[in-house]
Amino acid sequence: MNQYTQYSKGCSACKDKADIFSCLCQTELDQIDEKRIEVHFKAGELIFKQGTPNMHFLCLTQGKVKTYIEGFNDKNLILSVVKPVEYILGPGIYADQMHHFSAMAIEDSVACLVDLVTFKSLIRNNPDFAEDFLKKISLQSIYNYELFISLTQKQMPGRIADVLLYLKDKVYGSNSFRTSLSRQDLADMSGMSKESAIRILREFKDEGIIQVNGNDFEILNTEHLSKISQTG
Amino acid sequence: MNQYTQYSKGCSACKDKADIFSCLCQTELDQIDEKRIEVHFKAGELIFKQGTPNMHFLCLTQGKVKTYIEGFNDKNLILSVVKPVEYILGPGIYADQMHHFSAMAIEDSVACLVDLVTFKSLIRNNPDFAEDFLKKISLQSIYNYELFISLTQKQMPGRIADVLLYLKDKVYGSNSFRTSLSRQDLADMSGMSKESAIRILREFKDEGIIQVNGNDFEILNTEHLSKISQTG
DNA sequence: CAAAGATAATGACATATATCAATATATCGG
DNA sequence: CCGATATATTGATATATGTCATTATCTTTG
Repeated sequence: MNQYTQYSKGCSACKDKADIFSCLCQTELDQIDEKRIEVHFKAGELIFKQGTPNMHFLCLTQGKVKTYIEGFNDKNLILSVVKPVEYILGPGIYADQMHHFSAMAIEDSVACLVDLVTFKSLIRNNPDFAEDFLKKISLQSIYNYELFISLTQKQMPGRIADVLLYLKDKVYGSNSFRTSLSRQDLADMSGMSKESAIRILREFKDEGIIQVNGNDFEILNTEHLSKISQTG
Repeated sequence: MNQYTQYSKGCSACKDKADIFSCLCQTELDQIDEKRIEVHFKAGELIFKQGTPNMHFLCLTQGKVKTYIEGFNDKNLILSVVKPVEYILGPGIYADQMHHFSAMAIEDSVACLVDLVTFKSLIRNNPDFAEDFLKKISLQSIYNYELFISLTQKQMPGRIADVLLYLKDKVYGSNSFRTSLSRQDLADMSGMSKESAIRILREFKDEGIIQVNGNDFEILNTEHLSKISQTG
């Protein structure tokens, strides 16, 4: 078993691990498999950049990736942290064929690229797959609304609480985790300066809500954290 | 000609005015027409409310509607101001069948409701319509990203500039307009208190960038406004 | 038309948050 | 293993923005 093991298995292996391809029959999976390009990224490497043409549909099979909007004054807003097996899709696919956010590997990662012509033809020819796709982007859209409220109506403790709960529930699936996200990344997820993010984390630590040691996090009191998220 | 004139014309009339139905053939249009319920709303009336079941696809044929997320402490975040002929669709349609934002008429308005079964069957059976729909929600998603940056990375003058440019370009299509949005609404569009919104508007007026008189607005210096939007 | 209620405008003040500067700690290449 | 470089932490200070109180203006209605 080496890092290329995944390579030989192809799309069928991913189908078993994720529901995103569950609507596709074997012929359709083979069709993707044929066009598929597998790429390895090292931690810190840019996968695609905001403002460049969006020519491929991208599926993450190993590692972790952050997606972020590059805003003003070199400030970024992290939209999501993607884990395997999920696809990373932007709205450009059906609009202007451009990337509207950037994606960067935060761990060593493997992604499969499939050209959009193949992807779009699957959408056109398989209504189940189309509906599944619509559901996926709808869920993402719903999450974006929550993000809107968190970022615009909550104060810093509420925003940091939301970030911690997101990491626990959506990314690492555990109360304790070691993250490869920097403090700057946590700040970019909560729309504040890194100094402020650090201060809030320390407060949470002092209050016994979390345990932090470098990049090791443990959420000790989820209810309290949820309450902070609620009260803003 | 009275307010009900629109009624008798049906969907074909809307097809001429808007591109949203351009992919549908006459049979399909008739199919919608048959299921269509036309409803009149007075200014200030709630069209649908966040947290209630989303059972219909909604198309605005007259008037203006604001869509907004109801957040914490009775604070709202206005997502869009919709004008005819556009549809108002939420991500709930393909996710949990719930409304994730509210919609309220800000002028006397007319909307057509079509049950989701009919709508979804059109999506399934007409790939062109499905692609068109995907394009629509993609464009909305792209706009949401711009909103993210405006709300989280710009200071108040930049945010108010963005609101004014949005009203000019996307809602009223003119440098001068009379709006039915209150100052509170403008504040809810830019994520600030109404007092702050009022103050910034006065500053813009004093600097000769805009002319304001009650609800009558005129943008005198679009370049300056764009520059304020850019510099944050 | 007048009274009542809503909306708008303005000023004084409080505070959440960013910025800047200094120090500490971790990470990495040779 | 060590110096160099990046990242994290902390404190002092500045500032953008919200809140509260007051007055003005508009709108509605009997």
